[in-house]
Amino acid sequence: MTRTAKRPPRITSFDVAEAAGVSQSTVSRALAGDPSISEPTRLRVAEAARKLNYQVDENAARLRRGRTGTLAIVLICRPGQDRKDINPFYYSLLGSACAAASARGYEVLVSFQDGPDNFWGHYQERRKADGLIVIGTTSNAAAWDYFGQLPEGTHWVCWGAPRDDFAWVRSDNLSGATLATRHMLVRDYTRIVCIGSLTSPQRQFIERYEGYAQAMDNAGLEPRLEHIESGLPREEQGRRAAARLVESGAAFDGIFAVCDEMALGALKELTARGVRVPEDVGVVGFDGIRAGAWSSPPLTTIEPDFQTAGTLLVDRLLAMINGEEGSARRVPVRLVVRGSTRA
Amino acid sequence: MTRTAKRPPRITSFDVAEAAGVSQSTVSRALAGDPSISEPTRLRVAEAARKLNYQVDENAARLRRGRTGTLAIVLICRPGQDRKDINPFYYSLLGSACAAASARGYEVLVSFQDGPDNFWGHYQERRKADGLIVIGTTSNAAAWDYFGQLPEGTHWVCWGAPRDDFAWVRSDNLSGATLATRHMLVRDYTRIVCIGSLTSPQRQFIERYEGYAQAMDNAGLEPRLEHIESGLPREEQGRRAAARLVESGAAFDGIFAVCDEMALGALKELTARGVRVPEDVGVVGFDGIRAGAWSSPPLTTIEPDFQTAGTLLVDRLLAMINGEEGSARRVPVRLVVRGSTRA
DNA sequence: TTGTAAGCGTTATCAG
DNA sequence: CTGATAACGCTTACAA
Repeated sequence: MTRTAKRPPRITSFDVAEAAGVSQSTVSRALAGDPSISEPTRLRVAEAARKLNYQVDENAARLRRGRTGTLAIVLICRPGQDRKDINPFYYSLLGSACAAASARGYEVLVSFQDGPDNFWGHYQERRKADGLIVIGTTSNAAAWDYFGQLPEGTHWVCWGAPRDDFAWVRSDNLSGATLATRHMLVRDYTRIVCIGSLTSPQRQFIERYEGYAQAMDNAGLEPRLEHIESGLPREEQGRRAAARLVESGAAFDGIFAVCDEMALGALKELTARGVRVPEDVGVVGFDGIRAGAWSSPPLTTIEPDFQTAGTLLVDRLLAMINGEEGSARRVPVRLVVRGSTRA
Repeated sequence: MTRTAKRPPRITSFDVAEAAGVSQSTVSRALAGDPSISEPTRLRVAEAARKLNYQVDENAARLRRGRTGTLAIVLICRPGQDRKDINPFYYSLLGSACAAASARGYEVLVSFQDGPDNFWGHYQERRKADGLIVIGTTSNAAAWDYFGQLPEGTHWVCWGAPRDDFAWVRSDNLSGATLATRHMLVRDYTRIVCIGSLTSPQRQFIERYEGYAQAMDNAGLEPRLEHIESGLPREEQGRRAAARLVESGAAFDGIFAVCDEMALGALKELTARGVRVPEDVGVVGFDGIRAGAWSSPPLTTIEPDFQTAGTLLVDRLLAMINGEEGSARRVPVRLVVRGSTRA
């Protein structure tokens, strides 16, 4: 029997006012912590509210205030992608951004978007949120185009966009890649190849290659790029690049892959071909995904500080909402040494 | 200079009414698809709305309607746990539930909660959401107590609770465990041990042990449980259980672990001790976490259908909200054969 | 088929 | 320090 559940009679600030023997507006002020309310009154109101189990209706409050106290987070996926196959990196980012928003007193609205019938960014116009954090795969060009064309006045920041003219936050890729490369150099790997791309829409990949190249230059060594084939899963790109590297017969003893999934693919391929890691070849990735801890050998990698990442995204957005200047947009990274480079 | 951004003048349904030459209520009805509105009028209104770039203010609408069209999802973490260390299983569940809610036309509010200063479930009283999905670690007893004590009338469903008297949805653990065990039996593993627990608050673990035990019984074999030590990370529990198993000297050729992280720990320990997987010993886990695909060898496992999981959670909650009977609460599972069992 | 008007439950302004 | 009173922008009886 489908019957609309009868709505329980709602307790309003009026009820609390009556119970506390004050006016309704006093209740509102007392509960909001308005300093003009005297301590005894505040206590009386608080007590009455507690007794009646009163809670403010946020919709009414937001309607009146004009602000929502809510941020929206949109996670862009590959079209048709199952939610379980989303790169855990983005989930970590999502979690950290949620935490940061909560810490700032904001509620968070989350949505996963992957195609034109899904794209939706009018959170502000509908008064659902005060601003928007867009994170996710660079590869979904249509999604980034969509968000780039939102009406002027839309407050939004992003992570992962293929363009630089949005308000972005990203890892300190240059330092990270340099760190990774130096780590290998110090461990006596000298013929280090970078698996990556200079033509990918992923700005990050380019920045990481540059960090690698700088570190090599500084050591008086020749940087070398093994280009990935586009349109394949990251793992497969890494695997094939490693295969080509081995087959080319060129001497190499180190691989710096511009992301962990490529590094894991390369690792598998090397092992399958009898190349010993870390003895014959060292491998370092970038991103710090969890799966790297489970590979064999576990993957040495560069990991961004996720907590800072979430905080920067949220703070940058809030600054934009309040018409202030945004500050830092680079997330610090650290080297996580595991088994794929020798001690 | 921190200046409150001047709010742009809002376009209301009144403006649209004026532009279309109709009354405000007609605009509301036309845009809401009320069948009593004539086609020409609807078109005129739609056109005016489009031109003015009008979007309804959801707060006003919700205030009037009394419903929010929003569901809250709370992800319970271990106290102090970094968001990047959350079991990806829960992230997958979160993603799937979000997708299901969207498909039903609901917006989703997400929050991560891990301790008493964080716990908050009064979404309905504050009119922030119509109901609540609580998912996450069984181990945070305080959290489950908190949600169990929410006021009557709170609509909520959960995944992971240590108790059976909540409205829950979970994997078909019995079938899954049976499936896993049969898979090993068919591959000529006969001395199969279960790594798990009968005393853990995790109901799931008990159900999985039972599925395993039934399959063994049916094959005329003796089930055997290697009990995990409580209070340790799952991986460590698996590792130690495997170590004890080897050291005990008892003959065994198969391990069914009640979750993937234990299975991965066991896998590492076996390999480290020179036990060959899958030749000497087969290993099967449960949950289908991504990292299982990267271990060496990759882990054979039982994976729940995440999409169905999300749908069941959402549908059960919506049924509760509408005062209907809930239906299915068991999520079907499938066997994913990878390298940790022989062909 | 459309218009009129009454709220929904707050917060903010303005007196006192 | 506190109390009236007007919005906030929509949906939905009730009338026409």
